Amino acid sequence: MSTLTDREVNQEADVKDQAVDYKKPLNLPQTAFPMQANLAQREPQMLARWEAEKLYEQVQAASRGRKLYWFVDGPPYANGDIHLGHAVNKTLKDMVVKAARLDGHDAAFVPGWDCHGLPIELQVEKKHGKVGQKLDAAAFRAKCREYALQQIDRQRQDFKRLGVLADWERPYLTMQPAYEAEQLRVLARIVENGHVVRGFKPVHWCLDCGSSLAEAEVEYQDKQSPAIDVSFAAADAADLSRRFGLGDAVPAGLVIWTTTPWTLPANQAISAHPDLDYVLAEMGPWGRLVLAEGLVETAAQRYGVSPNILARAKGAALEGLRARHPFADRQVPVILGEHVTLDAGTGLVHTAPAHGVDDYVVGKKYGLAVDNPVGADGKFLPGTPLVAGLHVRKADEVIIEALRGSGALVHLATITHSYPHCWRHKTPLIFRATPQWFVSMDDRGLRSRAVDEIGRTRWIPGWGEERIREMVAGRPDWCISRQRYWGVPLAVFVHRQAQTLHPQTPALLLRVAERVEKEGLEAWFGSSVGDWLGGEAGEYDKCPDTLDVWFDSGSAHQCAFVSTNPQALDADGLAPQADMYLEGSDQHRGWFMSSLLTSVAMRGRAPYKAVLTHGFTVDEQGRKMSKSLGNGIEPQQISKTLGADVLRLWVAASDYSGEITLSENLLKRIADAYRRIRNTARFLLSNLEGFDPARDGVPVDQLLAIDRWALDSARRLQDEIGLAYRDAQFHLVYQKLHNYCVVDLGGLYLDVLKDRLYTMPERSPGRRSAQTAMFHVVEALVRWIAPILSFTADEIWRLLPGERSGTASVFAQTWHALPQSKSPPPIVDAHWPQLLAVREAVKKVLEDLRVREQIGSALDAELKLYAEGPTFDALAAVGPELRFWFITSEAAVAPLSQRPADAVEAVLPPGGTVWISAQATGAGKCGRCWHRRPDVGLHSAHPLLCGRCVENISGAGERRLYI
RNA sequence: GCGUCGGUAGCUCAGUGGCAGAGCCCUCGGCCGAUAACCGAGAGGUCCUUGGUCCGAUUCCAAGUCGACGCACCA
Repeated sequence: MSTLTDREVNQEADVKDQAVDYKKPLNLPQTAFPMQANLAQREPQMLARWEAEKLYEQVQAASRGRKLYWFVDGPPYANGDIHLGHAVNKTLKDMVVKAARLDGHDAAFVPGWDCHGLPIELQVEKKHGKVGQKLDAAAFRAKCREYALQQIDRQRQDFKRLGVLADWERPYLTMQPAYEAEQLRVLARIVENGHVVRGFKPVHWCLDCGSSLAEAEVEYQDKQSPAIDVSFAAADAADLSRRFGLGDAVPAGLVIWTTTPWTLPANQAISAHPDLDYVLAEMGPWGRLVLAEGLVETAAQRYGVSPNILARAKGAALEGLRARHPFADRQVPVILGEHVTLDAGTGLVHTAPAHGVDDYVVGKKYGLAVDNPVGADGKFLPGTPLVAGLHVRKADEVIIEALRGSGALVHLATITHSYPHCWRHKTPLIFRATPQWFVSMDDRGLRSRAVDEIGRTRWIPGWGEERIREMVAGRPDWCISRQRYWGVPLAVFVHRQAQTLHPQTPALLLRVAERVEKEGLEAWFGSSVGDWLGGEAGEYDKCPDTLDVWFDSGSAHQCAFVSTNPQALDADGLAPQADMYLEGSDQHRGWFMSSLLTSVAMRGRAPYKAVLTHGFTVDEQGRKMSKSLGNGIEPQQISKTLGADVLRLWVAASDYSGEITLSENLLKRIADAYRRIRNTARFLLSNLEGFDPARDGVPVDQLLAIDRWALDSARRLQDEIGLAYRDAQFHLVYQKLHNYCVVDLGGLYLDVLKDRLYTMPERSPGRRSAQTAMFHVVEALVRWIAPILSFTADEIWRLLPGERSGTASVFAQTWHALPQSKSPPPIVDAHWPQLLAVREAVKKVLEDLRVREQIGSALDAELKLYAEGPTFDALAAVGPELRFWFITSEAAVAPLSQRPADAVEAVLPPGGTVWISAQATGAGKCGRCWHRRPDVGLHSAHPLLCGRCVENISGAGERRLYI
């Protein structure tokens, strides 16, 4: 027989002890808080409860009187179910608002919906037909309203399910009469401030919408277009030659290049750059052509000829030269413009003021006609040469053929370039000059004022500032009129002859607002000019347009506040500046800009103090989530399986400043992290069963050293978490929180605490000390997680011990005041880094013993530590309680001089060195606390217990000071 | 084409002009009084690439590259 190893001996002893049940007198954890979260099932129940107890109202009532935090919810468009992007956005907002409450603010969350506009019209058209077919405009609008309401209900359900705590029963809707009316009042202020002007200029026009589009509704996509070089014959060959310094008068053509042949009917001029050099060149079969010198070579290559340059002239010298339009019966002048470049083409630019902004601008300078031959239906007007009655999309072909026939077509190619498209229809837009109403960027200094305000706003991340500043600096006037039905009317009267606004427009708008607020939009649409203007009616027309929907949502800073908080307006009837706007980064040119412009135009100030943006969701390969790729993960699906809290934790854990990655894999990881946090809370709760903080709480000065240390580190963490929340850096909150649960609590504090909690008498100061600290930790922790893990926080909150008012929700709380002692700690703060470092070193040595099968549990081991200096001092300070720190059965420290040769040396990161001697102990195992102690068996009444347990069971109880 | 931001372990993210960090994941082990839990150990990195400044660069600078986004082009 071989001798038994220490371990085998120990195991035999274990078997004997199992005969007696020592669990009873132990204080084992107990709680109603389940380990299994079952979020998918339980969250809906909790939601029902929140709704029944009117949680939002409760929280707001509890916050009343605190400093106001005014958050403006960017309204999602009321069409379609919410997708992951919506979920991320709304959840981030919820976290911001909840965190603001923790900081002691009265933070309202009034959700909003954007209800007017084309997409809803299109849906209704699909179902009920176009206006004028089966139903009139008023009935059409009623259907739109109905449709929007249905969509809102669906979206609202999904948002609620995410645990977003908001005033869901009283949202702001841009189609509420109160909102619509206030929007008209906003318009009145903007008109009053002189920003609204009429213009007849090219705007983005969608042939499918039959309407102008805002900048934000335009997206650029690649498109194939015919690229043609067209020769315009010089009307006076002698004049041309003279300008090039030549004597003869040979026919010549001026070559332009364009990718939109259909705009040629509107051609009014050829633009040249005044400072560029132009040449008159012999170009093979094409004869003499004029084009920019810098492009002669590439053009000649394109035409397959070798050029023979005859003469040169500056662009400026060509001004006023006349050329014959290739198919219309008119001559057009050469004009000068800075917009001409050598990037492509010929350096001579076909100029159609009705179809291009540059063209319009330069044309204005030369007094060219803004002659728009394209009707609202996309067909050329009668009388247009060559293409009258033809649709724009079919015109290219006809025109090219005609050019070819007349010999004006020098070259034809197909190019792929990026081209503006309608973001709804995904079809190519055209530029079309129509009479429209604009918010002028410069007439009254709106642009410069807006740029100033950008500088006064906090942009998170910071690069957003540069982005929006450039956009505002470069954007054209804002076209606010739309030729649609479903929208807030541009409720103004226009003078028939002068085409100017009625001089009383602001006052009239207020009157319209009054009526709209009471009777709805039909009060305007159903009215006649005479109803408003009486005797003047004959001189004015009612503007039939609606307002750009971006004007609707852009007015939310005022309208949302008014429709929910009318009593809190200032003396001028103005809403306070919002503390934050929070949307996806695409809104720089969308809502952030439209809000800025309306706010500055009406009151000279930005609508927000801070603007936070987040990126878009992508899959594991970094591809944008989209329906067409089929790589999307629906938030509804996640709620139904893993639970909304897991989704929320994912949102929190992601650094949203860039793209936000989601995959099944990732969710699994997050679910693991969730469980870890949940179990940590569970352990805390389960050891607080029966603990009444008022009765059992230990004053902070009397807490054991490690408990005071635990409170100190919790406070440090709380400071960090508070900072991270204030910066909306939720991913840092998550990391710190998770790390804390894993490392500080699970890996150290709670592990060490078990002995004291389980084995000391239930009401002993030592156990109560631990519970006091744990109580404060969980009180703090439940608040830390509340903005993120809202369901779980509420669940914990309801199980926390101690008296708390039955109505006060965790969401109405501010940070927990972690008690701080004024008396010096039992172990000086400087000792902890040493103790922690030694503990790490000891773990490695114990693992070594474990691998060699000397021990299993750390309680099978005994330690002897050798050190000097601060390391020795730290260890000696804990003295006889060291074994509880290391969770070994015995641990002692001795001066370095006594160190045996076989002790393991460990250099400590904070400085100092410790030598560790560890071995399996031969002592018997106490049946109760499982420590192996030489005094097990010495007590006749309790032969299986160690002295400490005997003391704890039948004596006064052991005393602990440190661990 | 221009601009902005970013590239650190398989993943999510910290961090720093001076030996590269955490957690998760993974592997191995322990415990069996947090048990569909808990504890420990280990493996895992050219800190995107190339130059430059510096005693020393993952960090600062420049160029490049990849990715995201924005702007422009769109005549």
